[in-house]
Amino acid sequence: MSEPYREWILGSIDSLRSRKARPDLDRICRMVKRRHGSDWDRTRSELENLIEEQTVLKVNYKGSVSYRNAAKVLRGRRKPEQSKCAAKQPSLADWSTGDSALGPVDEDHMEDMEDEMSTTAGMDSSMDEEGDESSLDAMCAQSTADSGISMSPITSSNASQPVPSPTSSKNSPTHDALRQDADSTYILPEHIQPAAQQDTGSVALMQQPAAICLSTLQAEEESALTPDPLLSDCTATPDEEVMSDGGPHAGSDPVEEGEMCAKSTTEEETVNSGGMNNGNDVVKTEMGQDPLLWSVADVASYFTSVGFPEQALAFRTQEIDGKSLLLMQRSDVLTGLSIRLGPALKIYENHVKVLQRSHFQDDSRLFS
DNA sequence: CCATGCGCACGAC
DNA sequence: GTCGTGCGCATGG
Repeated sequence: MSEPYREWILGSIDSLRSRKARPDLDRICRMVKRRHGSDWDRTRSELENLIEEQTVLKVNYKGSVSYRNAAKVLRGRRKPEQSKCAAKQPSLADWSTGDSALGPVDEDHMEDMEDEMSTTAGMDSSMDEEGDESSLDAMCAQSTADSGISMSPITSSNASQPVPSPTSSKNSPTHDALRQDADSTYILPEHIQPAAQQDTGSVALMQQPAAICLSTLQAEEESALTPDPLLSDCTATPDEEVMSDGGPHAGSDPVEEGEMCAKSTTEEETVNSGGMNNGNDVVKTEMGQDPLLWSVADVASYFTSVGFPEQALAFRTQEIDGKSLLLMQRSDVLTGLSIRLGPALKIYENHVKVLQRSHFQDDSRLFS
């Protein structure tokens, strides 16, 4: 998605919230349109993208669909009134297809899923409100899922669980594969939902979580790189745990996975410190090695050195080392570190993304 | 007409 | 009691 839209939409949501108006699709789109002249449909699709990448949470609040700025919804407090509905929900098994993926998930995730359920369940009422918007409405069932789960993914996965072991998923970017991998990372609802529901066409459309997630997130990366590959199941690699940790889209790309596999191992033995190629590499180079080899302290000092001492602390707190850094998604940076949106955006766009890009470019060069 | 401001009620914690 | 949310009404452009 394009940057401006992210800002516009988040800004609109914040604005609506500040004036005590429900940030629903209609209001958000109208505000974006009025303020920036953006096309309504475009706004809507961008919003969907944001939901996909969990920058925006779609929730069902008091019977109607509402949106939240994920960065401003702290896990600590409460989740937009779902608990009550969630309680009535059948069981996760229903929509999760009883998939084992749920097993290893920590409680936070479970909660999130319940939330999602509730939201989904609330579809009925939400339908009325946005009746005409079949697409989004339908999407509710699916993206809603995002709503609850998106909070502090990093935090929860890093802090509360050592990450099981990655599975063998590398065959194809299928939902199944993803679901399996979900075990080893924090679970993204999108990875699970697919199997669960398939209603309308529009829903089906949104049902491609894997693809969407990937495309959405990766698209931003300008497609050049292969961030996800890190999540591969290079089971033989000692890095495996770390590698899979924090990777929401584990195993989404078989090919790249392979590359990554090779790469991580290779790099381990042949410390590749050359081939850096851009501004940030000054520091990077100073550190004398590929980010992949950075320790938590290295990562922290990197961000300190580039002017984000405060945020560096957050990286340290979350125990983000080089591998984790290379695995970070935009949403991880924006919401997983509990740092302010402004610096978070800069950190992601100007550093994380760049490091990932250069890293993977080096990598591909290595294998070309 | 539309955007905005905000009192107030409600539910979660 | 605090806090987040948003309905419904008032106000202003």
